Amino acid sequence: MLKEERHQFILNEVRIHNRVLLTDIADLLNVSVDTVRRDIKELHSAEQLKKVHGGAISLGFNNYNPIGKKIYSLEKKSRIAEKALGLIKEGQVILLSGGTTNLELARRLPAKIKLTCFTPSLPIAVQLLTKTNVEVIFIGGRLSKDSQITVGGSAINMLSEIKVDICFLGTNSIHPIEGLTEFDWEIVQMKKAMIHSSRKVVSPCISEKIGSLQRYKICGVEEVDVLITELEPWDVKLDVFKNMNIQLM
Amino acid sequence: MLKEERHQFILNEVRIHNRVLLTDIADLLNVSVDTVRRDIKELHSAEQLKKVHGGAISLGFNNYNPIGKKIYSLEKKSRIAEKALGLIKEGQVILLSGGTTNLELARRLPAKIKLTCFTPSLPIAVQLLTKTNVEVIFIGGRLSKDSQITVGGSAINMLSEIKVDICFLGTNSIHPIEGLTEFDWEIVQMKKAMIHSSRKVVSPCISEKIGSLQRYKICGVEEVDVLITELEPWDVKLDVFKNMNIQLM
DNA sequence: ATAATAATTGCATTTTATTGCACGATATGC
DNA sequence: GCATATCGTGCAATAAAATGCAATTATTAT
Repeated sequence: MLKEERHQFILNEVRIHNRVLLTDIADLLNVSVDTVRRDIKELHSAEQLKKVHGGAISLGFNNYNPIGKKIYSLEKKSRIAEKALGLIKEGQVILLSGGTTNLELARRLPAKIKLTCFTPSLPIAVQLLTKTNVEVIFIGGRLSKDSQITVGGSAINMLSEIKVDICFLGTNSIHPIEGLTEFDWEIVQMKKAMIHSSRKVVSPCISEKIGSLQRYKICGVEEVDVLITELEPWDVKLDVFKNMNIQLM
Repeated sequence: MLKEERHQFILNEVRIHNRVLLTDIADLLNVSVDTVRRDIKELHSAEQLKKVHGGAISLGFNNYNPIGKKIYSLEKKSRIAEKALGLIKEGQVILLSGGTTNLELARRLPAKIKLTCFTPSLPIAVQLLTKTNVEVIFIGGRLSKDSQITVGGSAINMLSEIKVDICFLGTNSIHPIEGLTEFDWEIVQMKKAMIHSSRKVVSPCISEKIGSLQRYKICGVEEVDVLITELEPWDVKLDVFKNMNIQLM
């Protein structure tokens, strides 16, 4: 059995069960626990899951407590969130997609700021409950348990009825030629609808995700008005975007 | 069981009940109190909860409730939730309004049961994320920060498009003559819409609330099909309902 | 094709982490 | 103050992690 197959298998198990035990995987795949341990170690470094004593758990496992959600690459995401904050002005209407970077952004919103904020993300909505002057409007729909956002026709329908000033579009993969791509088809549909409902699209994106590709396309790079990364402006990774009509932060 | 799972479980309990007892957690998880104590110690250092003598409490929320009263009320609500569970059958479509009793109900749904569940309540949606076979459909709308449910035209509109088998209508006040009443006008509108979208209306209600009155009327007692309280069937408090067309549990 | 090199895997050993229990100290409720 | 419950600490048993090593399997170069 190929290592890659095992990795996929493990990730799949984690996706389904939110957790796996080393010994279970070793049994199921007929390999030693050491091998599985090494696999999980690698997937942990790749931030595909979280290694814990005895097994691994899904990164999005905090189904239980979105408020206390642990965030990976927190440093980078915090920097991005700080930058993104600068784009928000008192009284605006914004739209926050899901994702931990946007969760960080929500957490950092000044306590006194007056905003209207649409979101389909459960953790973000919970976070925003603490901001007394932010009017939160939740996009209804079927809850996707993986991503903890609502999806489906009802949600897209609700999105079609709004027009916001800025959309902060959490981004899994951004590629200079292929644009934004996503693993989950339903989320693709949601993100397309969000872009359509927004006057300005801002994409907060940690640098690891630049250049990567997923299965489905959301939109081209030209649809994004602002790209926020944790990098310094002169970083070579950003060169590919420099002659495009996109603002870099 | 993985340590991380215990931690999530404990945080979940804290999030829902605002407080937990070491001994309860130890019982529920079948581990020693020492282990739970250590878990809580770690979560305390991580500032995810506050460790107190005998257990732990939530960091941010309303800890103003006297501890003794809280658990008392919780026990009643748990009893009610247990009774309510009996009404739910595999494959049904249900609607859960907000409120802590319904949250208890959501928490107790069997892990394997297959259901479709509509709700406008943020805490309930979060809770239901853990039930893998429950399809959760969130009623979108403006989030009321007090009640943590969505309200307003958009939510009522979404409710108008559905018809569910059973609605569990968390009830603040039930009066034999005046019917169900509520303090908050927006919630009244939501509850009216929920009743309208349901074939059967079940009202879980702790006995303190029987006979009390609030500002606005939701509906008459005749609109409620089942009233669930923590009381025994022969309790005198229930007499007023006995010649009405309402099932008592 | 074949040899050299690198990667992968399983096993043995050592190190570390987790867990439950015992015991004395401390806090709580009456 | 007394009885009870909870806390903190140390300890031992167990489980899992890390490490080194040898055998096997892939990959590459010639």
